[in-house]
Amino acid sequence: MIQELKSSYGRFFEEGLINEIAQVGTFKEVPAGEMLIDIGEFIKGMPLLISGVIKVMREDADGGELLLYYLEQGDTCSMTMSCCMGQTQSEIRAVAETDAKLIMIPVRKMEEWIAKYRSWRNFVFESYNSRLNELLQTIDSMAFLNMDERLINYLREKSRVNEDDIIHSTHQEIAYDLHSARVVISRLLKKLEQMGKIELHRNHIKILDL
Amino acid sequence: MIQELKSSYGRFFEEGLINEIAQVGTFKEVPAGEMLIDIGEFIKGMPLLISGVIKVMREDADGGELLLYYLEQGDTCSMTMSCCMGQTQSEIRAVAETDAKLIMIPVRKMEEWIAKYRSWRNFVFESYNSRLNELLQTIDSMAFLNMDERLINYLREKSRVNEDDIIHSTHQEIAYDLHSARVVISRLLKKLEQMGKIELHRNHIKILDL
DNA sequence: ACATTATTGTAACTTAGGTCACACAGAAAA
DNA sequence: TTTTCTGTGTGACCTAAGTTACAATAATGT
Repeated sequence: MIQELKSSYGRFFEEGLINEIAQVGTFKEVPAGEMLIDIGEFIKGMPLLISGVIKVMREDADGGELLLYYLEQGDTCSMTMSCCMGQTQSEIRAVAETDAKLIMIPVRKMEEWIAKYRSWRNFVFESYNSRLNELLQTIDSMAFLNMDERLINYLREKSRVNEDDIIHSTHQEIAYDLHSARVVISRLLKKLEQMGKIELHRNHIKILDL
Repeated sequence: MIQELKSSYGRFFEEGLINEIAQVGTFKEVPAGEMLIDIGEFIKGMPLLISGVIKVMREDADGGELLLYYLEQGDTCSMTMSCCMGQTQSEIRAVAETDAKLIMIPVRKMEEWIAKYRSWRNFVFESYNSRLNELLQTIDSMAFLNMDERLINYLREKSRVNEDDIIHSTHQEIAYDLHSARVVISRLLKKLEQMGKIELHRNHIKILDL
């Protein structure tokens, strides 16, 4: 575990902290598609993402979904942090977008380390900061962009985090993530194809020039 | 300043911290309507709100606005915090909704206190937590609600923070906050009036039963 | 008082996006 | 092969909300 920690977090954390993490953290591997936490559940610990991508979503009362952002290597879930400290339930759902490896930190330690390690403190704040900014981006795109632009951003972002210019999703799945309807997404995708920006296939979309 | 600090923050902070705040903090009074910080500006310090209400907004490239949330007594601006630490620019605009009193804390102290005072640490985290949840609420209402429901929530919230069942706004101002058009807001307000939920007047709206 | 400006009401129209219905194609199963 | 599913394409239609235009009214300034 130590070497994986070092390669992902070595540039942030000092030796002592890395060792502490290795001692109290538990290593976890999750396959793509597995849910890490659901809305309303209580939080077990704080996750440090070693590899893979986690998709963070919001759901409304009627089952409508919306993708908030992706967590990548080096990220942690601030929502989890705030929930931990407040002893409240999760406001979000987290699902493994790809196979992922992560280290779970007990809640107590995370608070202890804030007083003890400057690097941990910075990490936690930077993480909060990133998440706030990602939420702002989500708000921006919903408030200020049309669906076609949101779709383009979605495809770009999904391609980026998965390091793959082929999007392995059905139109229906994309529609869920953007909280839209399949027909709408199909329509807009077709338009993008006609513009030569993408290539449509069954179960996947090839990005040509976005 | 001490007694104002105590009445607003006494329940959170221990004596020592209150005294430190009183020493290094600078008291500031801002009249309703004044802008505290704009998007792109660098942050001077961290604000502790003593009284009044601050409106926090987002703007897009074309000048379109959107109300994110209100800050009330006992709140602070997490965005400011994250900006401070990262030395980056403000992502939001903050405007005094009512006359407001606040105490500005130098950036350095705020970091120092995180290691030193447990109560400060909790305060900072709770604040982050609140702001994250408020952003989630904003996202929810944009993703999952129609304009009429968003308008009702807006009127309720505005009435609540101002402790006044009369909303002193023009339709145009409401339209800006919700990132909509004046005509749309007028239309929906008229509908609410016909349902007996509000009473429309020039320059103000009386809430009857929302 | 009168002129000016800001605010609100309303009608007519456009558009993005959601809904419904159904055809069709490729993959998988029988 | 034939059947069954699942995913995609498309046309017709509906609705919320944005746009344009303009009248009517209330507040403000001179």
